[in-house]
Amino acid sequence: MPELPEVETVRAGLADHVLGRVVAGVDVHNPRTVRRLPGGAGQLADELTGTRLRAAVRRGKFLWLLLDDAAAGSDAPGAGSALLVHLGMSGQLLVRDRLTAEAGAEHPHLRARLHLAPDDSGRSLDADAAEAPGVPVVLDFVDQRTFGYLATDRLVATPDGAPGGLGAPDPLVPASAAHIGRDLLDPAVDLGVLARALRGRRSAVKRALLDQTLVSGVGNIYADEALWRARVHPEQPAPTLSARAARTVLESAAEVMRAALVAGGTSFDALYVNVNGASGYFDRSLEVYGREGEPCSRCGAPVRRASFMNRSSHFCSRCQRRR
DNA sequence: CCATAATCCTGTACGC
DNA sequence: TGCGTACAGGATTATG
Repeated sequence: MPELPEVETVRAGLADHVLGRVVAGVDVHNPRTVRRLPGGAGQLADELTGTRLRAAVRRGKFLWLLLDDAAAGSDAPGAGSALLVHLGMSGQLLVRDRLTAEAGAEHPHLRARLHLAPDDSGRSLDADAAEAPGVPVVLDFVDQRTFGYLATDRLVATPDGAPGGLGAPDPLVPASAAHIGRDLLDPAVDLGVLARALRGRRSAVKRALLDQTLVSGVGNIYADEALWRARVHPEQPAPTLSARAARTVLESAAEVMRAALVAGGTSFDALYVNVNGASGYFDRSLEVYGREGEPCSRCGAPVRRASFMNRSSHFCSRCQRRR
């Protein structure tokens, strides 16, 4: 399931393979993919065609490509616009050169395809790119469970007081993602501020960790892993955490996500594939998630699974005592 | 402000 | 073999 490390892997892949290219056409195979746009597929095509992809940006699990829409003659004033992508549960972005893509069969869960013209912007050649900058490519959005989406969106300044955003200039974000907090790998994030905010929540610590408006990027898998590392029970009330424990939880989440990023992202059931089509393999390093009944690697007690928030929580009942 | 539940979706796993 | 059911889960919305 794409959480922050997986989305970051996709972002980096896009940065290598599609920046500088101009959208030459858009095919939407499933209208659900563009459900966030009132004008649907037509609106997406209208607002993307002719724009150049300028940068690949991520916050938490939200990913967007900045659009240079001068060429499209857009009459929309303001700070600019972006193509916002959320991968949901099973989204993938796959880049292939056009001839290869059109020679083979389409992926059964192909939801949308962007046709990207050659990069004529004169940027330096990426030696790792499977395709040359001068070759047309397609960017395929594949999504089995269709929780993901594509949407064009205008950029806005993050509102004052955005969680975790203290002390740094407010970045521009897509309007529909303006409520999403900074993530733990954001250089501007302030762990002290976040730890205080975490303890200020009157909910269970895991619920607070999963709240994307407080801190973004942590999903069910890394929440369980972070709490195991910090030796904190998922259902411990956040206000009962010591300041030190709250900070440890956040640092643990950052650590486990950095480790996953190095490994290329966690992968399950081959549902997640990075931008080049290579699966991540961090799932072999998970300590508790999906390991019900197995011995805790730290103390040997069996890993337990409990229902929480209509999800599963995995934790060691000996290492992670509820206080 | 906070919690809970429902909603969207499809493939897999499992019991019978 | 097949059929029904449970499960997986992110974000949003509704309701208490």
